[in-house]
Amino acid sequence: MVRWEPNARGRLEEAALELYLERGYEQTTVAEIAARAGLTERTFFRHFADKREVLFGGAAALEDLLVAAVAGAPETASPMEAVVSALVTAGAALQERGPAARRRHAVITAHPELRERELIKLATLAEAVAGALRRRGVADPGAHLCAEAGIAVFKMAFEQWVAGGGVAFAGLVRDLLGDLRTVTAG
Amino acid sequence: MVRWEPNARGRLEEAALELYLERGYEQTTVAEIAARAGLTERTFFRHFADKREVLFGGAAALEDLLVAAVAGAPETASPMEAVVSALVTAGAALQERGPAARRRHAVITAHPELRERELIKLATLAEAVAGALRRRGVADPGAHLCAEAGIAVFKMAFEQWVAGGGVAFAGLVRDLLGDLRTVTAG
DNA sequence: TGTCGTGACGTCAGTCGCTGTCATCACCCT
DNA sequence: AGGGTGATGACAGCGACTGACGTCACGACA
Repeated sequence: MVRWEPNARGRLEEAALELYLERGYEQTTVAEIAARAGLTERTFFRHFADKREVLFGGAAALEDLLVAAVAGAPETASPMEAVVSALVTAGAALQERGPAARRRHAVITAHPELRERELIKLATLAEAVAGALRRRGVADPGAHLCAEAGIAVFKMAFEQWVAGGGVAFAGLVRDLLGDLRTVTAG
Repeated sequence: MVRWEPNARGRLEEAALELYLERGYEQTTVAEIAARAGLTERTFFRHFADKREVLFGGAAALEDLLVAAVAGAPETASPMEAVVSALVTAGAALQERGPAARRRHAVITAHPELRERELIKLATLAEAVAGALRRRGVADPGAHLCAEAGIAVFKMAFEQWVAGGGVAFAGLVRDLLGDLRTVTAG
């Protein structure tokens, strides 16, 4: 007999997402999440820093993916091309987890506290991408701006992808990038 | 005899900023802020939704300023030109409150919870600017992108302005906009 | 001038997010 | 067999935040 069921962290993530969808974020208690996962409140806080973080377990993996894609872009690629290739790669990973990503996004957009957390995750992502660009030799005001613009495009493409039906993520990214070019040139 | 000293809200803002600088954000209690302002904890929460919001009282005014500037830009101005003129206007207002803005920024950058709040305020700003652009007849993917890019430039210009000595805000905005053009074109 | 509503504040009690501390016990290594 | 390790439970406690209710200066209005 095992003393504890495996994958406590995953069970907590799943229980939290379910409860946030059922009753809303503020109406659900950490103790309730833990109970549904067969654990205690104290154990929840050993796995996640706070009540919000339980929804953002995949952020680190996404960051690694983006950074690796930027670093792995061909040397001849311009900074923006490197970032776009990273966004397309991330989009492909997203398409696989379609339903989960949509449910998660529905909860987050409904609660300002969770939107805050998502925004700081995106800012961290942008900072990581900027670092990857600097490692490609891009100078600093440009690297930062390029990363910031890329993440903005990513965010908008994601929202359009969630809203629309089965649109291809890569196409949204390229369209938005074209619009961005047009707008900044004016 | 007056029953209460006037400007309770302002006293709370001042006391909070002082204490956050003296002891750090997490180490100061809402009860301590209220006590320094000669009030009770309960009254603090009547003026501000939470412990962070006390630092962001000026956000609404900044939003009004930006929206008015975008709306007031000449009809011949391109969307990006309208946004830039708004940023320059906001920068001028910022230059006047120099020391206060720097102290406030020092506290915010030192604490992730406050950075979260600042990011959502900036996102709200971007949404308001996008709305103002739409009212000028700019179509929606472009309006949103333009506002998003403008706020990103604003954020970076503000950071450079805080770090550097007495640099002119408007110059920073224009330089960054040039870099953004270069980077997105690539 | 008396009265009455209103708004800003105080007081109190309570919930919940989050933390520190210590005990427990299956598992692994030797 | 014995000891170390890591994940968990149990418990106490702090502080952020809320709801309900009482208090009192101030202004409107008769």
